[in-house]
Amino acid sequence: MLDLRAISRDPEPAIAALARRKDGSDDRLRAALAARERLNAIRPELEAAQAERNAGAKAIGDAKRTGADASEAIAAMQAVSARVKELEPEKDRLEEELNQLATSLPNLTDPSAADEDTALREWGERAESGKDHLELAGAMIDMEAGSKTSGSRFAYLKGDLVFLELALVRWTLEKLRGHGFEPVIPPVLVKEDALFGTGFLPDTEQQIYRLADDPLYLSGTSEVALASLHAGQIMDEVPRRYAGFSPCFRREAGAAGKDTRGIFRVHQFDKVEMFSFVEPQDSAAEHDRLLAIEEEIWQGLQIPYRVVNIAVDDLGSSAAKKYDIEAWLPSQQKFREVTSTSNTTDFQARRLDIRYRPGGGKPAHVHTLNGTAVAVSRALIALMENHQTEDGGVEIPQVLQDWGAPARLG
RNA sequence: GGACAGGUGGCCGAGAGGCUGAAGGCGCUCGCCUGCUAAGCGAGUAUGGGGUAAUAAAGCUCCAUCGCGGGUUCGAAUCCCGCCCUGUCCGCCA
Repeated sequence: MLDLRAISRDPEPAIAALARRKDGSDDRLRAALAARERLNAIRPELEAAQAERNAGAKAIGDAKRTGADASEAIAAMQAVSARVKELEPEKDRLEEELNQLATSLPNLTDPSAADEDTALREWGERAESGKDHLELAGAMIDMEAGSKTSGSRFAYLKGDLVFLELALVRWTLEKLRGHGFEPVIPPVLVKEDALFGTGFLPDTEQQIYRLADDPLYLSGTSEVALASLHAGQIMDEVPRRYAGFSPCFRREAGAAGKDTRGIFRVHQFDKVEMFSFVEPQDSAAEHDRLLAIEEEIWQGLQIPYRVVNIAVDDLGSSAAKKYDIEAWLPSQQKFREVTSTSNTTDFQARRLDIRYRPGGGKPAHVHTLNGTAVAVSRALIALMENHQTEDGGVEIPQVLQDWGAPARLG
């Protein structure tokens, strides 16, 4: 949610920030500002009528208490009251119109968000070729059984791969706890409010699974539940950081035929997600911090990657700026997205009404940020492909063995 | 799934048609006071929006807000209807 009141004082920079998205949201902002003006224009008449009604009702009350006859005053007030009931629906209608426009607006883009996807740096040494993850995993990934049970883009993970996942998750959570993130296993089924509050609705409706008999959705990321953790609150402790571990569900509508091999793009995967609530002036630094932790994780796993400043027209509706980490996949000879971290500034905090007291003073909205620590299926792919051996096995990094991973796959 | 009990300010909690934007307490802020701390005393302290002001603040003023939406009424935290949520117990269940 944007702060239209603040924007109306100086609309042009905000309009320009939205125009960079090239999605027509700048025009919708103009329309929203116009609707706001119309609403403010009818306000004086309604409020004058309400004031008259309130004063009249008070006088009637006083009269009755002293035993005076108030029947004339009551009759006079009926007309005033009727006028109020005429104007109120008009105001409601304008408010609804404004609300509709306002909730359709995405976050303002950050000036430092890139115009085009821009690789900022690269780490590690790319392997020139290699088998792909399905070949390396062999029977440990069963796509056929997955599709039999659940359809395309579902898999069974088996055997050592299971312990590799659990070690990966545990190692990550321990690392994050060391960075001040409280581990959380959040609800996965969430209400519409939670999705709206995080900006996934109405923006990405076609990506989200919905239950038939209950007003609940399957989250595509624990970001939804983590952001909602402090909804409606005035937080007394900021910054606050959480590491959520949960399965994630995505319909992948519109991705037909894309990444159909293996577990790169599946409907269900597990993920460790970082989420931060911070003071507004700290959010840019926090964003860098989340990115640094992501890099620390991939370096710890010894996987070559690059960091990309994502193009503004590719940002989700809640993000002002986003960095992805793309891991090198030898089988594809490409960098592929494995993490994503966004600064959503006060966009989610406004929708979810999450505030703090700056310097103990009046409540103000916090800034929120999210970042992938480890999306397990893609991390497994990167691990297998980058640590494969001549004989078709996979050597597992020592850091994961310390948390129970096998020394070697295959 | 069933039965009860509830949703009031930052928190707790009273109020049951007009004298209530809301008692009292906690917390917080400022001041006084005790050599420090604690205690004590006094004052202040909900949110959002409009107007006024210089698209600065304070102040003043008006409107709205007691879970949400509707209704009754000159007037609703209070009465009526619908919904949502929370808690407890029972049933079922990993």
